[in-house]
Amino acid sequence: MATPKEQFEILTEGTVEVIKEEELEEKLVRAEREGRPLVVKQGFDPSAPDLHLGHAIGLRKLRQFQDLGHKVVVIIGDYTGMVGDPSERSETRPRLTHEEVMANARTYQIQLSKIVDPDPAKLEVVMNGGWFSEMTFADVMNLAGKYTVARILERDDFTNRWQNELPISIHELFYPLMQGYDSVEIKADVELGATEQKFNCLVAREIQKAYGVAPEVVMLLPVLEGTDGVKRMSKSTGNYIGIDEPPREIYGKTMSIPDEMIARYFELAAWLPESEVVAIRKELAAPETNPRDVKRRLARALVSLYHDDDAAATAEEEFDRIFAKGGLPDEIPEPALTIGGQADIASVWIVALVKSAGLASSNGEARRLIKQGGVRIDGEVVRDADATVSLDEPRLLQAGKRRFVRVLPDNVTLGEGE
RNA sequence: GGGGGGGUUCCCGAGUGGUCAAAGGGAACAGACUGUAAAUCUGUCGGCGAAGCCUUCGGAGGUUCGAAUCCUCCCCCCCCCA
Repeated sequence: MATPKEQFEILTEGTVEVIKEEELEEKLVRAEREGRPLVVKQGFDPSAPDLHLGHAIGLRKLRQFQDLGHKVVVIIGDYTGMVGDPSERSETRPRLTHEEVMANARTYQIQLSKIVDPDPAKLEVVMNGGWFSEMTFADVMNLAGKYTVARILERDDFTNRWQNELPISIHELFYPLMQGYDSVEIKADVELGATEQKFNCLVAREIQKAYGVAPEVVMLLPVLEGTDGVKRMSKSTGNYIGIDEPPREIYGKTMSIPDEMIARYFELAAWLPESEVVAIRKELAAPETNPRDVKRRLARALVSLYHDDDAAATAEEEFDRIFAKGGLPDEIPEPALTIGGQADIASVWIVALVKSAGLASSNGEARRLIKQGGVRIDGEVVRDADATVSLDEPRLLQAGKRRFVRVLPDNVTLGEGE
């Protein structure tokens, strides 16, 4: 069993900020003395069931807590989700049904167990509707009375929106309070969050104190940029690599990150020790280094992390085949197609085919794709948008470099015109 | 309650009677190149079998030969004053 001192070293490694370090040390000492594990809190949005590499940073830290004997409580914010984190500043979210939330919670549990120890003694997954749905209006007023408007508006999202004359709804002001109240309910000793959660977590400390609960230690973790290398990784931006994705997706998406992000991904996504990250930075800086090779190592490492080494090797091989040599992927979809407005399977209009195969959303788009030389049939570029294709025999349809569809005669139905 | 500023295409944003399917940027897609699905460059980027036509600028009406642009009513957002 690691001593409190050793635990402190392990747990604070890789964090951006710990508020406050002394409190963490004290809590670790007390936990050992009393033989009581610390309660470590991590919240999740109920609406986005795909966990990605950005989440994984926190999950790994949770795992470290678990391995040191502490208990993790994951909170699915079904009630806070009704509000929406003001930092997202997104449109009013569609409210999820209870069934959807439950289904998402299950998905979370499955994905979590890729990194976190699912042992019920070490992991508890709860929904905050459990307590919020029981509250009366008087309870809500009581909570609202624990904090002031001026302090809530300190938050820079609110400040920015105020300055930019963007709307702030009253219920959004409740978001930090609700998140804080979660910490009261579960008596959190520690809360993990990305740096952007600093404000919310600090409010949680105040709310806990107001309810007579010892304030939690806040551990802030770095935010990982998405595959675009600019915005933080998130599902809504579409720049994410999911921890549950197939090997070829993880590999390919990794290869699409900007070169400047390579070292950062080694650090935050592949969790290399600092010394090795330094070495990689040095390697990348050397003029004789081809960044692609380093990126390949990164992609392989990430696939190995979430699958295994064999999968990584296979993914790399397939990637090389498709992109370096213009070859074919291992699996090509063979969808059933209904092509409208065509009379004869022996001469199907190419534009209609591309559209019905789902490679373009309109005839116009299909036409453009063809004119730009992005469409191939059996490997041959088709440039004539008026061309027809015989579908009597299997055809390999390709749009761009990476989208393939195999068209089988038996799968083709000639439908009515549109 | 009073005064003022806004709502434009996937997003941000320009556009104040015809030359507007609507500048510019971003995203996305394609091509070239490459060292890769990086970077860079070029092109495309509402719909229609493409001819011209149809639909689109918060909503509904109206003026006009012609409306994103003008008028009326309505909805929504923001600021200032109370």
